Amino acid sequence: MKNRVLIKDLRKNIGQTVTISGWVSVRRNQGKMVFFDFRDASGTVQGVVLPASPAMEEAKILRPEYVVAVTGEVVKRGEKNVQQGKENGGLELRIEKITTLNASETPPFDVTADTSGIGEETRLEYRYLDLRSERMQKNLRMRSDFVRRVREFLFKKSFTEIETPLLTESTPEGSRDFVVPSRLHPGSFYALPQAPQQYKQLLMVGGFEKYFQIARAVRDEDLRADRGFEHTQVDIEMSFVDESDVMDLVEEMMTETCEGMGFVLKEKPFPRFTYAEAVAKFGADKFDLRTEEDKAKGVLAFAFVYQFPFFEKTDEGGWTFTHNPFSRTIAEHADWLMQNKNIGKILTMQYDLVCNGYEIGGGSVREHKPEPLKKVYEVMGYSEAEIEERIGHMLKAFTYGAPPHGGIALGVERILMTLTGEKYLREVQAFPMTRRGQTAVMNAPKPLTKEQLAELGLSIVKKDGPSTGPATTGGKKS
RNA sequence: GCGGCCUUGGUGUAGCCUGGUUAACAUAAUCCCCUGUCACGGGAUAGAUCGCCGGUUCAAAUCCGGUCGGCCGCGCCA
Repeated sequence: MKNRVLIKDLRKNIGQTVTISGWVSVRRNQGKMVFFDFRDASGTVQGVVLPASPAMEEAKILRPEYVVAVTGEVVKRGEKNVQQGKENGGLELRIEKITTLNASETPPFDVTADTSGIGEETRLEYRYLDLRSERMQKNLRMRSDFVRRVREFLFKKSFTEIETPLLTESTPEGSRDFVVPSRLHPGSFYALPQAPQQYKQLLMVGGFEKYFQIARAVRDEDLRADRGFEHTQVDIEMSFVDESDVMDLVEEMMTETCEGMGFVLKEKPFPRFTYAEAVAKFGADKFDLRTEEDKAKGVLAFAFVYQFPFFEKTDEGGWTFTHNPFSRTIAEHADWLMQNKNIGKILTMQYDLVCNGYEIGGGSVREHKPEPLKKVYEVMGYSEAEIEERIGHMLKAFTYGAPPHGGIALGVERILMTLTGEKYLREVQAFPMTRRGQTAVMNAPKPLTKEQLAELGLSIVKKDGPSTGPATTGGKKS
């Protein structure tokens, strides 16, 4: 479309005959003349088909959401017809020619109105239509803008963006894995990453010093308003840093990014509370520092919480880690770990970033020496053989000159929820899934064919007994 | 795994508690009228056996039981 003019640029073309391309938002049939609102990704404009226009015949066919190329003269509106405060309210397109590029069925809901009142089942079935709505366009464009600014900031700070594998090893002590069967190794499975944690640490061993990735993370745990199977994180790791180095960087990044997007921050530098202080002061490790007035103004209130307890009791009376087994103890408590004493009191160099009541990120300075890391697993009751099986590769890597390192992961959806004011994670994802894990538009998950199962060496075992074929039930809307 | 709420034309709701008429309203849709509309307006038409199964009753959208689906929370989420 070489000659196409974007709707937002039309005011530069007054007096000229131009062609726009986009969708019909509204048709207002006025008898002898017809008005339209046209929409492209850049904006909206009114077009008018006058009685003598050769486009009249085509104009009568057009309906909402038809896709059209429209040629006409951009004219200033008469004073009486100017619409104050409306985009392109001072001009209109005097239509000479309409080419219908594609028709549209009557949409199940009005995409030019606010779709938040439409049932979510319908919105997700027709997500491609919901995405045309102003709110979804705004949310996803803001998301893109945020990620772009983060990337630019990190590149400016000499970070290297590196992708880590999607098909990787299961980590039984974390959350439940999504698992992928291996065709070449029947009976064996890859797991999708819950986080790039181990790979990014290995990148530090690999000498990159400053890594980041806009990384997808996948966890098979029940969904919530602010939690889905998949989410995206800004994943960062740095060598030769301590806690404050990472917090300083994140603070600078979030300040520059959010202020660049026009947001106002409540407090700079971000207040920092130890976990003990936060619990004493707020009764929780995440909290909302905004006043009602701040909330009304859309102010962002960031804070850090640091020095979390390393371990907590399990139901069985043993110990497990509170946040991350790869974290390092604070210097004063290193001996306690090695001597296996005061376990419940050991603090770790773990920090969370909190904003407007959400925990939007967490990280730590990692243990970069094999002995203390191994000790963490011993405290948690793992045998020598189990430790070797689970993290033997990390212990081995750390024997080859692993630098001290630390990092953080920030939840992109959580951040966008605070930026947009949306209450649901799904509103800042293009194609979210339902609470029970049914994908938008498409019908995943679905049974595999017998042939697919056979190739993978799989058979379906139901709770009441084995079965040879794929399940025949399941799958929504079909 | 547990608890709560919800399901009525394409869409969003009312009606349900207190069983009984032609299931109402808005909007979208179709057709007609309209030369300045911009949430255009006016008129006409069409569209739901009330998620599904069963029970109670002379009679069920309405009461009862079950179930599918959706949402919210708890558990879970290093």
